[in-house]
Amino acid sequence: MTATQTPSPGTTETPSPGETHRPLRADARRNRERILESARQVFAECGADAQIDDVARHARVGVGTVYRHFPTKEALMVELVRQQFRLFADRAREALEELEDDDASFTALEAVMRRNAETTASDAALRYVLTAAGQHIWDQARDEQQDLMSATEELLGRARSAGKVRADARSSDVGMLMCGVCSTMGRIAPGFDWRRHLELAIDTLRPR
Amino acid sequence: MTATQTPSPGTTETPSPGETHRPLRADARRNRERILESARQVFAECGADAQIDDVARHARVGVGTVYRHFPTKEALMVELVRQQFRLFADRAREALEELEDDDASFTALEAVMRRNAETTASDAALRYVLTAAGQHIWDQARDEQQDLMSATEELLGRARSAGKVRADARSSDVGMLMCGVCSTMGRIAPGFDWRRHLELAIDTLRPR
Amino acid sequence: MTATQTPSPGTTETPSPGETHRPLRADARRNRERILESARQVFAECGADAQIDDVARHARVGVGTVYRHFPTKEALMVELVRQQFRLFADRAREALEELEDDDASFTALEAVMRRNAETTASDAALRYVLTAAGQHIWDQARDEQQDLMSATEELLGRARSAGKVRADARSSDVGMLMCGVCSTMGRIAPGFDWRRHLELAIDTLRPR
Amino acid sequence: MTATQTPSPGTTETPSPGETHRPLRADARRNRERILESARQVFAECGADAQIDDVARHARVGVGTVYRHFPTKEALMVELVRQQFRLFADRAREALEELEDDDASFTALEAVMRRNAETTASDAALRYVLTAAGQHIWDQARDEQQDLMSATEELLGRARSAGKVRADARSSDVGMLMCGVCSTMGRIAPGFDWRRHLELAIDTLRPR
DNA sequence: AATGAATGAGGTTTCATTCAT
DNA sequence: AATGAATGAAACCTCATTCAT
Repeated sequence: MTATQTPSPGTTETPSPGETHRPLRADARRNRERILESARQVFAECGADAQIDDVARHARVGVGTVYRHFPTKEALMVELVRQQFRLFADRAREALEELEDDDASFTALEAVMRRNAETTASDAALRYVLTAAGQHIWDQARDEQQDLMSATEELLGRARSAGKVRADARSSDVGMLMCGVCSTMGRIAPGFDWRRHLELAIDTLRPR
Repeated sequence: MTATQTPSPGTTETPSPGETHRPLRADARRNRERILESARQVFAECGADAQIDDVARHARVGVGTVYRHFPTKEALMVELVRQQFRLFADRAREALEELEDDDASFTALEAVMRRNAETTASDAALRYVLTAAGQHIWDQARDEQQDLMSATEELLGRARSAGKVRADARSSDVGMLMCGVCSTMGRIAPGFDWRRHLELAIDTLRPR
Repeated sequence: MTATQTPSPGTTETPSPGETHRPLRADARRNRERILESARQVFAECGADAQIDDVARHARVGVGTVYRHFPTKEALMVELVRQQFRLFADRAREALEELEDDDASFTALEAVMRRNAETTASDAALRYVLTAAGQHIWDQARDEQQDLMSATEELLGRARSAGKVRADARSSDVGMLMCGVCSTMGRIAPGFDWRRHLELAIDTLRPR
Repeated sequence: MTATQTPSPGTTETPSPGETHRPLRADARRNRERILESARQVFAECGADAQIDDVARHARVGVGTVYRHFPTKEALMVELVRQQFRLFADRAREALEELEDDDASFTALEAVMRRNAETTASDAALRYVLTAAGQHIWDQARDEQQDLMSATEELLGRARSAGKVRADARSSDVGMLMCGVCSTMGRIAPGFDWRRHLELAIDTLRPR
């Protein structure tokens, strides 16, 4: 289930290949989308204790339909995480494609980080899965993570060779730092401000 | 449905002077400690969805006893977190007292950060609260947070005047960074390593 | 914590036209009936402290099903009361329809009172809710009460104009007297006999 | 436990004789009174589901003390009811003693009924017992009931021989009617008014 | 393929009663 | 004799999942 498959990045709709998936009927696919979208909203509102029934109701679909598409509540959350990682990977690759000059690579990385942070900030569901979701959920999104990592690594490599990041920076550092930033997003405490946290994180990556 | 009850035992160490707390009977106090300790262990094992029954069993106490001391599961977690914050604040103050020379202040801060991180790494309950799902609980430990913050601020001030930290460093930065580090503690992902994350965080605070 | 749910199935017979009640699926309706019937029996046996679990078991239904139909134990009891008031109102109206002559009106009222008393006597659950159930349960059956009252009032009006009842008799008197009679039904004490009490009550209504 | 003992009417303080009761120590007796009084008040406020803890708190006594005096919650309620019945019997006998002329006997009965009704109206505990749910408790106050009945019978006999009540009136009728009146005391419903109910009941006893 | 009713294990909490202090 | 902390069975209710329609 891990290494063999080409992770077909960015194709949100195409469900993880490798298994025989006769393409979904048009309405089924539409339902799938609706469910995912609803899940995102409902989790955003209710956090962990969102109920499948709520998701179903929000998607105007019976619970059974949700379960037809996602055998488990967890599976649904996993898919949410995967989608997000795919999106982030896409952004990284996009940045890479548009990158004309290694000197701009760090700026590009920064931009991606900022954009991803904004996305996360406005999506409580995402924040929830990134910070609170159990490890087992992360584990099931390993492929997407790796894809994201390697896209990031590439960007980082370019920056490194241009001397724009600290020499020991790794893509996993970017991941950890971003996780950290996201973890302070909901927090209300005097002085807490995730945008500042983000700037600190970006700063951390800079060469000394 | 009836009336007030459970006089909210409050903090063990500092018996919050606002309310009349006749000191707990010796055995009650012992039980309270046992419950708290058990809670910490059980939550560490099972995460947030540990059950009160398990806590009670682990403490060799009836469920009712747990509820006599903590009217709610949440209340129990809140107390756990408060204790932890108090511990952290104590450490900061301790460091402050032992500090002989402003030049050592950053080293002292570092040491405190490392120690706190280790503590958190082995306390899943605390980690949970630092999570999106734990928002609610975090909010109820405001006083302890502020206390921690101000202790940190003092330490930071000393370091700042000795030029050992970046000039714009604030205690809330330390808080955010530490939250960030802790948020990666549970994560198993290629390259993820909270100790490295911690070093990055400490680095971030250094003057450039 | 989440959102609305359980669309409050409402009255079985008269699907209270205010809300959109798509009629229950055949099996659901059957279950609903079964639950209500079981509740009646279980409450009859155990009085107030009948447990929902028992009702469910008696109806050969999962607890969840009971709660799907009645969001609360109280709601279940309320429905029981409502049903009964509806039955009584129906009887009053029936009597009214069959009434050919105002002179027979008091006899008709008497008959209804006797019939209702017999019904209550043989239904401990009903007795329980009529006498012991908290006011808030009664409150939620206000509509049915009023309906019953007005049906009674009509019957009483006819009797009044025929001079067959005391001039100051009101339908609420009938209600109070009947409640009184029912309250002595379970009582075991020398000389206590609800049928005699009922005769006294009927007598009370007679013109002097 | 039933017939042998002379029910020592009116002596509220002296606990049911027949068993060896070394007289309570002065403070114990005081406590007993306080508990009983508190129970009355607490039950009045919270109905049957008042908690022993509340009673204890109200009496400024530990729960243990309550249990020392009354082995069971039920036992406490039973005693409450007994006291009440004793009080009612006392009133009847008092009326009897003060009665100078048989012609005044019905007026005296009326007065007793009114007074008892008022008392009951402000005693939810007693009312609870008159309810289907209180059957159990009622049964344990048989002796006091009988005493009350016979006192009532005497009063009624005088009235009967003076032709002031309906010829077939029995003391159990008075009991049933009073139970009936009391059963409407808690009820709030349009037109319900126990004082009117009481007048109807008194009327019922009048000769036609 | 979709629906939503049914399921029931399992969770939190309450409270009459016991028992150590 | 008094206290109130401890007990734990049992109550109510939830919600992920299954299954008949």
